[in-house]
Amino acid sequence: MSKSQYAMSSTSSATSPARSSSNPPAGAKKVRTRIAPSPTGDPHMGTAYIALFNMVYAHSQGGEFLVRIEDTDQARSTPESEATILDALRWLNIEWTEGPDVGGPHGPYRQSERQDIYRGYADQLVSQGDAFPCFCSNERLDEMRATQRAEGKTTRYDGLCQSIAPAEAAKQIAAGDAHVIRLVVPVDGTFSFEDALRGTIEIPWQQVDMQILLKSDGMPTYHLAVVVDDHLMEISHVMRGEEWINSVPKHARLYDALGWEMPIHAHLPLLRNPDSSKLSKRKNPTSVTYYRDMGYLPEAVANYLGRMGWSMPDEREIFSLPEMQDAFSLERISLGGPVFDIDKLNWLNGEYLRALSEDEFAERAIAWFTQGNRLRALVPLIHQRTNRFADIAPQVDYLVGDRADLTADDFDHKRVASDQARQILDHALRSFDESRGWERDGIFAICTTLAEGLELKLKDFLGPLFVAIGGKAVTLPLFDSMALLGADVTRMRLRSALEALGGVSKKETKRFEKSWRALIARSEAEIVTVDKEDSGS
RNA sequence: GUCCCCUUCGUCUAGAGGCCUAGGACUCCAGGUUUUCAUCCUGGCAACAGGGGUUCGAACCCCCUAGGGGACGCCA
Repeated sequence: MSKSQYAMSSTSSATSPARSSSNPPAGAKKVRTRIAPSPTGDPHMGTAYIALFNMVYAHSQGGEFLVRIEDTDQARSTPESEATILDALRWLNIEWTEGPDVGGPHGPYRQSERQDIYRGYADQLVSQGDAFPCFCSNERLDEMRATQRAEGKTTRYDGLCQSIAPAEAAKQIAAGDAHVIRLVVPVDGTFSFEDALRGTIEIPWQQVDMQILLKSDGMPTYHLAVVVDDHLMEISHVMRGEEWINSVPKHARLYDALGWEMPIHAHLPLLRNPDSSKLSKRKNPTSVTYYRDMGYLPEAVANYLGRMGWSMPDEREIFSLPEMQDAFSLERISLGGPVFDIDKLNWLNGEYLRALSEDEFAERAIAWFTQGNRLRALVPLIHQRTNRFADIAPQVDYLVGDRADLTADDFDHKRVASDQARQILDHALRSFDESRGWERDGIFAICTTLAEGLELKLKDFLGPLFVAIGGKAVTLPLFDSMALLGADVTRMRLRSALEALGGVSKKETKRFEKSWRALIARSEAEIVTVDKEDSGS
């Protein structure tokens, strides 16, 4: 297979007018876009951002926008996460006409419910010779990648199982050997496609891995599922984060092998942290629910997101979603990754708040105070501690709104020195970053583990955390407080407390990371020993 | 390390060869209105990453370098 063959076949499928403006040519396919979140955590701002642009673009073209749930990761996907993500999108006034909750003619809209469909196409690909079963163990793959990396090469499957005769492979599969299905990719030449925002992009096939299409649990990977679903759901434009650019060759290969036309692709820039890395919960509140809980208005957040990488033709800063839709065009998208700037969002939100009438303001403020029954949830914490209702507000101030700003002095008087306080905050932050759930008991377990590991009394360990969370040495119970505040607010307060204590130097970061890792490893080892003892008795 | 993407004030951006002495917004600073604060008003600081081309002319086109980001998973 020659270079030109591939370049041509894949380019020709994506030749539609790049950066074309408002009116689609007569008789053109209906514009259909989608957001395809993976329900593995909190609703991420990046998801909302991409969703917004997909919806706005589709609507600006008189097209349709839909939601599909990419829950092929059995271990991490949860229904709760799916529900909060859909809630968050709705909160932002992002609307879809097809999706897992509203149904539609192209369903089901949950990939876990479409398993048979993928299986069929995987079989087809294998029988066509475009894919093959692979029996390699993780150990072998790890070793292979380590070697490749050491040699300075891109890691890539070496094709070992490709040479197994189909009959032999069938025998192994019949015998129940664990296997995956891998995609065959060209060994040389260059792939090229037209990105609607970036023009021609070329990627050498050498760089493209023989991607797994079907996992050993029978679920498809993203790559198979996305191509199959986008085709079956008649998606005309794939607008997604630029992190996907390197996957386009695989997807194009699949479209080609299945005889399908590839949708137009537009890779949007990624939202960034202030240090310009990709927006992450480690460094920033990334959950849409955080912004809801902090009292941002959905229209302000949507407006702000619309200003990320896009501008109104008249440079207006403040605009509604319908106004954005009317003025929208792809060519006004700028490609530099925009930094998510909370200061500017705060200003914008203030503009929206000030523009409200007093009645509207009152109504929305009350709705915010009482949202999700949060005041009721505080009652168990304050009930026994309250003599007069007037005592309530001072007790819960840090739970209902921001806590006081901190200085290093606020951490004095504690039994732990400032260095140790920093270590406590740092280690707590690291453990919270890794933890999946966010309930009182889980938080408690994390803290006891860390306190033991640092050989501190729990009470002393918790001292700096009380200050970091509540802004004072005495607050309502800490674990309940953190649970109520949510993971993003908790992390944010810990980070800001660390700043108040002078920040953590590069050197110290390294030291902390080392000590935290050692501590976690030790505690895990203990758990294993305990388990053994238990089972022995 | 390999490949890909990106590059205008600290941040979000305008700018598609002469309209640029580079405009707006946020932040910050100064002044004014206001009993404080906030709002509001006025003003100020502040950028075309560097180097080569192309052109009568380059922030805009091309090349190189640098910097930033991303990808390299049986995660998406």
